[in-house]
Amino acid sequence: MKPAVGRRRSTSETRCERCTLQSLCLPLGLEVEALASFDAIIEHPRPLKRGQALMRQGERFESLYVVRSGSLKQLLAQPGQRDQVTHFHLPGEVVGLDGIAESRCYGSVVALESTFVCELPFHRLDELAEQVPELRSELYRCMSRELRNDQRMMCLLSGRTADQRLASFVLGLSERFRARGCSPNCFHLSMSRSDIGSYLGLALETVSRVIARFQEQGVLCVKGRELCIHDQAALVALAEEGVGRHSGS
Amino acid sequence: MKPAVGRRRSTSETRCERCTLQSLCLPLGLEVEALASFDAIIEHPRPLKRGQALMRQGERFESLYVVRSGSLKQLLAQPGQRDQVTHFHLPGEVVGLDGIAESRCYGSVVALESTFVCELPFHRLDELAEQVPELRSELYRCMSRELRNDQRMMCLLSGRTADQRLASFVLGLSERFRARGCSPNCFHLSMSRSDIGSYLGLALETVSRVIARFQEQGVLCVKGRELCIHDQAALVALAEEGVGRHSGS
DNA sequence: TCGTTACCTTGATGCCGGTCAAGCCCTTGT
DNA sequence: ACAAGGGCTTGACCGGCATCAAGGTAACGA
Repeated sequence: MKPAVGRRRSTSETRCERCTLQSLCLPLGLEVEALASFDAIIEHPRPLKRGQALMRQGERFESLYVVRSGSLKQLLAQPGQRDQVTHFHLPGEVVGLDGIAESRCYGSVVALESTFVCELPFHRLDELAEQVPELRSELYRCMSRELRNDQRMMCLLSGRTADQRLASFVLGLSERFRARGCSPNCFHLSMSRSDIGSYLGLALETVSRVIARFQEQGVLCVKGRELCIHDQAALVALAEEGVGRHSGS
Repeated sequence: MKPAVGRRRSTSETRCERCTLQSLCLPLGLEVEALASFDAIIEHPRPLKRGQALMRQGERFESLYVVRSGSLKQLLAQPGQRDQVTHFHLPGEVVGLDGIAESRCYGSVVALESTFVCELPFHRLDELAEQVPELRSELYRCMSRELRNDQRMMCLLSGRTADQRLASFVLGLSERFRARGCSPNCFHLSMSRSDIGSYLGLALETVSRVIARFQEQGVLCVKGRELCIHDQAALVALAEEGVGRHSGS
C-alpha cells in the first residue's frame, strides 16, 4: 500500500526553489547549490486521499516526509487503549522524526484531506547533512522544536481545563496558519471533533460543548468545520486563565 | 550562578572509556579514536547540590549535559500557571536537547540530589558529529527517542486514570533503573510526591492516595521514598487496564 | 430522490479526582 | 532538646467532565 508507484523526482513545478513553503521548511537557509542537492534527493509519492495512510505504526522507517499541501493526523495505538491522536501536521511540517530512533514508524500517519508530501529518504538526507552544516543545524532545530512543542502539549494536557485546552488549540492553529500565509482568523478544520478530543484528552462531546460556549460568548464562530476567531484577546485570556486545575493561587 | 568555576577536563577517573554508563550514553558505538575525541570536548562542572539549577529557563543555550550520577527534574514555567515538571533525568540521559531550537534553555533543570554531570559544548559536539557519522546517528536517535517518550507521555496524560498513570510511572522508572544496572524492584524516589503529581498531572494528594491503595493491594510497598515492587504483573495490568477514560469498549 | 452513514449537538446523570483542611512524621538548625 | 518547617497522609466535600442516550444535519452512493 506504500505509494511506491507514482513516485517521481522534482519537476520544475515541485522544486524547492519555487516552493512557497521555503521559509518554513527544512532546507531553510541553504545556499543555491546546497538547495539543488537537497532538491535532488526528494521524491514525490502520489498524493494521498482523505483517510489514506502515509505510514503505519511499526512499519520500517525509511524516509522523512514534509507536508506540501493538505494535512494529516498522527495516531498512536497502545495496548488496551483506543488509538490516540498525537499530532496534526500542516504544510511545511516534517513528519516521521520519531521513527529514527528504532528505524520503525512510531505512529500511523493518516491524511485528513487530499494531501501532497515530499519524501526525503533518510540515509540520503544524512549523507547530505554531513556535507552541509546548515542542513544539519536545521535538522537539529527541527527536532528540538518538536521536543519543545511536545512539552507544551504535556503541560496543556496535564494541568488545564477543557476551556483552556480548546482555546490553546485554536490559538495554536491560528498561529500556524498565519505562519503559512493563511488567514489566522478564519480557517478550515480538517479534523473531526473526535480527533480534536483525542488530541486534547477530552471527550468529543466536551469539545462540542466548549465550542458552543465560546460561540455564545462571542469569542469565535463555528459552522461545521469553518472557524472564525472574533476576539483573539479573549481567547488568549481563556487559554491562560489563572485558575485551572492545580493552578494554585 | 553558572558553575563556570570548577570546570575541568576529564581525568583518568572521569573518562568515558571507563564509565559504567557507556552502554546508554551518547558516544555509544564510537571507535576508540572517536571516543577519545569525544572525551576531549567534555567538561565537568562542579557537582550540583540538591535544589541547585543546572540551567534556567530562558538562559542562553550553550551545552548539552549528560547525567553522570544523581538525578534532576526539568520544570517549565508558563504564564498564569504553576511550574510544571516535564521530565526526570537519570544517569546516562541527555539534558538540554530542547534548547537547540532557539538557542535558549526551554525549561529549568534542577538537581533532586547531589548530582554530577558531563557538559558537552554544543558547537564542539556538532563539529565532531560532522566527522563522525556514528555520533551523528546517535544524536538523531537520542532526540528521536525523546520525541517518542514525550508522545507516550502525552497519551498517558490525556487518556488515563490516576491509577494507570502512577502504575506506568513506576514501571517506567523500574525499567530505567534496570537499564542502569540497578534493581528494578527496589529503588529510591529522589522526587517528592508533589513533583510526581506535577509530572503526572495529578494533585499530590491523589499520588499519595493511589500509592496507599497500591500498597493495600499488595502490588508494591513504599516507605517514605523507598519503593519496592512486589507484583510487577499486577502493575502492568493496572497500567494497561482496558477501561480508562475515553477507552471505549 | 431517497436511504445510509458519519459526524455533530444537546441533555441527563454520576464518578473521578481536585481542593480544602487537619494532623503526623522527619529533618534541620539553634 | 526543642522549635520550626517541609513533606506526607488521610478525610470530607463537590465540581468538571466522561459517559450514556437521543436526535439533528450533511454528505455520499444507489
